[in-house]
Amino acid sequence: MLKITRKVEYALIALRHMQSKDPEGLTSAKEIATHYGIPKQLLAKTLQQMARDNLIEAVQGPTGGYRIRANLGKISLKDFFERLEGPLGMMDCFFDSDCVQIDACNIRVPIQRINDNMRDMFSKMTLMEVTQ
Amino acid sequence: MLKITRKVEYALIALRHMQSKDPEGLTSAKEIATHYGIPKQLLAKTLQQMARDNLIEAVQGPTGGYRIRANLGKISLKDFFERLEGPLGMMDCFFDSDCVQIDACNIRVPIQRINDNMRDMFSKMTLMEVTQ
DNA sequence: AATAAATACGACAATTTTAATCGTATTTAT
DNA sequence: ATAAATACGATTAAAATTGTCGTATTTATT
Repeated sequence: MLKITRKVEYALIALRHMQSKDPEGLTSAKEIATHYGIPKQLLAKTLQQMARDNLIEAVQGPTGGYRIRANLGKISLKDFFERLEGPLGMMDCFFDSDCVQIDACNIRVPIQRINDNMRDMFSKMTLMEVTQ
Repeated sequence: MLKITRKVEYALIALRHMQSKDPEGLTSAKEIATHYGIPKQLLAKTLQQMARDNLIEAVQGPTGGYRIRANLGKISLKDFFERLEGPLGMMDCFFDSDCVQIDACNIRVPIQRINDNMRDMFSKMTLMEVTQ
């Protein structure tokens, strides 16, 4: 429990890899996939999602690839996580709420509190701290 | 991602329920299961695990049940989580480490840092804060 | 002594979530 | 024209989580 997904993991690996290179240069999905031994297609989709979110920029065609677009120092880990995986919550009832026991539940409020702490923690860390 | 398991959820519900009652009195798995609409067998197993961990005490026979044994104010959420679910880590490689890319990986150290922050946060909260 | 209601627990099954692949389309440098 | 890259929906595979089954043990009650 309390794990991050591979998608997030691959996204971070890719960002860190690009961060360590010439900011103007392009990096292909293939380069990252083979270098770190991760599935190329899955990585590609993740990169595409980050491109849609304007975190990175995509260039098509051969010699194409991706480069970092956003200021990673200004994006919190909370925002990053939520862009990739949706709202952050330790229990499903914080969003879905088709839990029928919801009013009998005696821990929703206290867990909400813990959850707020966690979100707070991730709000205070930037992507830069992971990628540099 | 970053979710707690049902096991932990049920354990917290049970603890909070017991906490609100006479500390000497016993509570059966059935009582909690029907009250909160959760699967009795699964809850029972979780209670049994907590009993093995001396978090609660089990009394067998009819009229048997469980009561809180430990001082919940002295048990951190980190310890509680780890007793129920094993070591806390945002990525598997922190324990399993049969990841072949482990030395190519460029985010192990930074993620470790985030992980430490998270463990730190849970170390500073006690079970009491959730159950009372 | 028999019964019934509770805990104890390993093994198994079902479900859900996550991870990975497939297939096809589009873009563009060469 | 070709090849190498991105784009992306649909599907499959794998893993993790969640729930159930069956049986044993304990013990209060009758």
